Amino acid sequence: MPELPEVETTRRGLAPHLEGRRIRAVVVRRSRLRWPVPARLDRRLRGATVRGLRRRGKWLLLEAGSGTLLLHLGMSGSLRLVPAATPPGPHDHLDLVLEDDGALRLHDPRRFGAVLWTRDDPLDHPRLAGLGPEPLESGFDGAWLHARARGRRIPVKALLMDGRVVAGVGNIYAAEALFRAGIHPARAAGRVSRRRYDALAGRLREVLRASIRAGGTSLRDFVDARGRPGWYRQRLQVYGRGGQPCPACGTVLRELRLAGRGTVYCPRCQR
DNA sequence: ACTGGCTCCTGAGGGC
DNA sequence: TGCCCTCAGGAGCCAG
Repeated sequence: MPELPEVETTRRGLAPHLEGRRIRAVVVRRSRLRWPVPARLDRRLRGATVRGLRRRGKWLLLEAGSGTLLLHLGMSGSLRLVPAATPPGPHDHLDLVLEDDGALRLHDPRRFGAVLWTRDDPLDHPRLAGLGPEPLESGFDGAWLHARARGRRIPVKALLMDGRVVAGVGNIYAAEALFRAGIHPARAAGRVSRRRYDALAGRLREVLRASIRAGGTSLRDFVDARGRPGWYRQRLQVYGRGGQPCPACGTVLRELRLAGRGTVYCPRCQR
């Protein structure tokens, strides 16, 4: 799925086209996503003006009318702006039709994504309230990671992918940050030094920023608001490169399974 | 409290 | 060509 850089790419592409725009209708073609799409969304949002589009971790917060629409892209989701008359494909589950006859269209073949609604502060919503700090904002650094890792025996990669520890990091960027920091992904989180967590936090931020600049990573599904893929894939050092030589030392990159996820690393560079 | 495993769903790719 | 198996960018939930 879209991890933080892909969601941020989507947000940046959509925001100028949505903010200040009025919603003409909401069309729900398939309401069974990760959770049921709330009933009567059309009644809640028809005629409402989009006040803003924010991001928290991998969630998009579309503020409109009397509340906020919470959007999650799951593993395979994408949001695009299309002419409202464009015939929907089989996995185009929802449209927000805008006053200018454009439509924000949610496409998600695997349906692990979500559309929720709240009238309260969206940051207090149960799905968002427990999220850890944003990795690109203050409040996230090596000291924070080190503190959260204390006494824990889970693989350090699983710690990075735990949204309660840090928001928005998934399988790709966890693997990339660990490679760049020279840390073995299976190492117990509590046995990584403070100094190495400083490096890890720094490398993670670099990788996320560089990916945002490149428009994110497209493996198969991801496209931005205008339907274009992201270009960071060619900058990935280890993700998806098992069996190939390490870009730093030439050793063959190995693959293992951690917390059910494929994990590529360099057995020489990462300890 | 922690941890690992299972689960939701569709589609692509590899092996035979 | 076709069938079957495994795996894929997430993350909530459950049992041990």
